[in-house]
Amino acid sequence: MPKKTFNRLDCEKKERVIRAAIEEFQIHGFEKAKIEAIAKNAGVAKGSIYQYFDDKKDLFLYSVTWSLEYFMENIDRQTPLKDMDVYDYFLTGSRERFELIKKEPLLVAFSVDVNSGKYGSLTKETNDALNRIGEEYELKLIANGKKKGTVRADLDDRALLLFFQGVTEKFTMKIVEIARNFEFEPTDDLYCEMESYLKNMVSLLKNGMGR
Amino acid sequence: MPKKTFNRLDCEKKERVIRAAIEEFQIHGFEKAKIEAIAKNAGVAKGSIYQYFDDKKDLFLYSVTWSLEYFMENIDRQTPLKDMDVYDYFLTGSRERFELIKKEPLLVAFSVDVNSGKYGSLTKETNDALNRIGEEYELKLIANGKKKGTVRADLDDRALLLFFQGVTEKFTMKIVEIARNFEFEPTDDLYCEMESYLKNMVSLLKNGMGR
Amino acid sequence: MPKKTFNRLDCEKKERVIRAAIEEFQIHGFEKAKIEAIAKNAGVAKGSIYQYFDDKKDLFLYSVTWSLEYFMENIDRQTPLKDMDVYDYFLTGSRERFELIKKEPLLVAFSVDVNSGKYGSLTKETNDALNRIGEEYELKLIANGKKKGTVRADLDDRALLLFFQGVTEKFTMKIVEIARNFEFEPTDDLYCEMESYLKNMVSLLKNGMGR
Amino acid sequence: MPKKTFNRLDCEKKERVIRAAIEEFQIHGFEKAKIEAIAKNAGVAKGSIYQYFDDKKDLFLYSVTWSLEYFMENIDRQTPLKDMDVYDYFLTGSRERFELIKKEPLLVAFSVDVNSGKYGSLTKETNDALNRIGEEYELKLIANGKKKGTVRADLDDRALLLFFQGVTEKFTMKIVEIARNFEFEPTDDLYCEMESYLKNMVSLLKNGMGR
DNA sequence: TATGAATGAGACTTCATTCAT
DNA sequence: AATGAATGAAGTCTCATTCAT
Repeated sequence: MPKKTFNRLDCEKKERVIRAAIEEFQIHGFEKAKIEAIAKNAGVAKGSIYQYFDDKKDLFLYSVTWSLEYFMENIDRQTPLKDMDVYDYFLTGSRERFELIKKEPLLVAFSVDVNSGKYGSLTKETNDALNRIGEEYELKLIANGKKKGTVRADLDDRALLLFFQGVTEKFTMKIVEIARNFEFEPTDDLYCEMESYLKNMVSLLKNGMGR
Repeated sequence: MPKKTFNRLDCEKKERVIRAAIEEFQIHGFEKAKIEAIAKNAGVAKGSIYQYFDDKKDLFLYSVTWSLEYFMENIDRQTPLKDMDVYDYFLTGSRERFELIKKEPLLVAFSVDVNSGKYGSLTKETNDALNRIGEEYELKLIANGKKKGTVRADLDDRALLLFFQGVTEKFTMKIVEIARNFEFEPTDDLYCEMESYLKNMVSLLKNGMGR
Repeated sequence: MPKKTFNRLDCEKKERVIRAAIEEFQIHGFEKAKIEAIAKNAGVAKGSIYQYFDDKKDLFLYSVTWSLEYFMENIDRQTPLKDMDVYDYFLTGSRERFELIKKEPLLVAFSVDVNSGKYGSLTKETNDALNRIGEEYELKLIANGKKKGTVRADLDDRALLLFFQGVTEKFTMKIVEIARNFEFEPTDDLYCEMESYLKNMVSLLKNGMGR
Repeated sequence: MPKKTFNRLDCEKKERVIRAAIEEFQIHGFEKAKIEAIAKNAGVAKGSIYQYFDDKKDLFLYSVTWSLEYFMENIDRQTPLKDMDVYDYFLTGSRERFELIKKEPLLVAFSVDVNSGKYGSLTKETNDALNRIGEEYELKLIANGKKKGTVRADLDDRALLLFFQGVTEKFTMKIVEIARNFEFEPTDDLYCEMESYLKNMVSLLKNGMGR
């Protein structure tokens, strides 16, 4: 829903604006995020934001969409879910995934927060653009697992979804948190720590919902 | 941290104020919650709120504490965790637990939301009063499990905690959501649905982290 | 439509607020009238205005109502239109009327402007509170005249109303303009000029629509 | 006062711009009229407007002038006022006049509104370009009448002018309003209604100020 | 000359908090 | 202690005007 003015902008500027917005939203939450701060950080005038978007909510919603598209283009192209197994999904390309988290901790954190229902009052509207995609995607992973026999068949999908979401959200947040802490010093130790969390998660997931 | 003026109030009024606050916070989030609305719903004057609490944040923080204490007094006295096993913890007195969720869906939802990090900017402050209690409590459950041999020992406690929290939060929210839907018609069907979710959860938990 | 907060105010303050509003609206028009200026001139805080009224439009609409009521209470009690003839209506108590115009040129000008359709975009809403009263009143004067035989019966009331309104509005505005010019020097000469205009108006009215 | 850039434009484009401006001004009033909307409706870029005119006010003032000239060229050439009598002025060529009103209700309404003092804050500036012309013209009609003996000589011209303006403005607005209502269905009935209003007006005018 | 993106002053409105009664 | 009116800082959004292409 950005205005056409925004779409006509060169990519670099578009990205600057959205990243500034996401940062502000993550740090202060939707209500306390200031348009003026976003504009300043993006290096544009306050008024320009309103030439690009209808209002703050519009900017927020587009930021959500933008993040999602960003990941769609980056992660998931690398690990296409075709016949991907739920567990393999996380282990495959974990290094690349970590790289991404390390490179874009803000974006990852933003996406996870949006998905898990922080940004409360906007959740409904957010879901229109996002959950339908996210949840659908997750259900597909689960269905894949059941078909291949790697997911227990005695529980209904809704319960499995809750389980899957609960576990992966928490661990993702933890990993993002770790990634944040080494902004400029990506030691191997930390890779190990992250990988350890990831393996533990998969182990717990597999035990919990596997068969 | 309420002022002494608040403590001198009769319990009934204290409760009215806190419940009004919690409702407002849950519906609108911290930033958009209006002191005036809280006062009106509590049946007191706006100015009175400021005779009871320093400011909005103070009121919020106390609401958090109050909820916790409410549950401490109600649930956990019923199911003392002494030598309680992690899994038994949920199944034991599940009926009583459901009754409580049915009776106080708002309070439960509030507590879960606070715990899971919605109310973003306040999370840090909230944790001072709460997480130390909550997480401590959860770690104790996990430790109990390890001791009794019902929790796998090959994973460190931090990973287990994430797993445990992720799963239980998601399912609790789901169950609260169900409880909300039958405000006036607590059918047996719904008890069954809730119980089914709970059993599934325990099964997933047990498989995941048990041994 | 003021809020109850406004009604609870003491009359003196209410009047100060409304008069400040009317002055601002008359000088700058609705769009350019600044709430801050109104508040300052009324000696209250900007925020207070919003405790009294929903928004600028609400304040405007109430100002219209207030003026009307002011006149209802002042002029028309003096010259009750009972069996009043259209022409006598203006000549009777012309002195009192002039006094009023002299005393309240702003209010008179405001009322005339509102009535004659300046304040364009608000005209519709204004009429709900006002025209129904004003026009009804004028039609009654015309009807009285026809009954008594002092108004020609060969023209329909709608045409007579237009004629009557057109003439009286223009002359009223002129007289108000004169009244404005002697803010502090109410010479007898000026009374004469005003009275002259008034007599001319009545003469033209009488010739035009009389018989 | 348009810039020379504007004058170099081909007539068709000039007209498009001015008509778009007039429409916007009439619908929304001066303050709320948006340059962008005018540009869009005229089919030019927003920036172009500023190549043609100094600012919004300049555009407005020129629109006023343009309308006036439009009428000067269309009506008044048809009914040259040479030795025209005030009353004949309206009846002569009333059909043509109606045609014009029907064809250009917006322009007529705009002119009347400008003349009668809506567009409040601009009235002064407007008059510099316009009233001097309009009023002069009207005074000439009155003078003509007095000379020919068709206008009463016992009243001074200023009073007669007010009377004349008040009556003609109101009736014109009414007729324009009727013309607006049949945008696509110019029935004979409506011509009759308009003519009836016109005759009534002339009758009232003649009685009022004639002798 | 035409375009439309960029700018930022400015106004409305909200609401936590204070204060007088 | 209770009340609710008063306050004003702060933030969103608008749009006339400028400016670079």
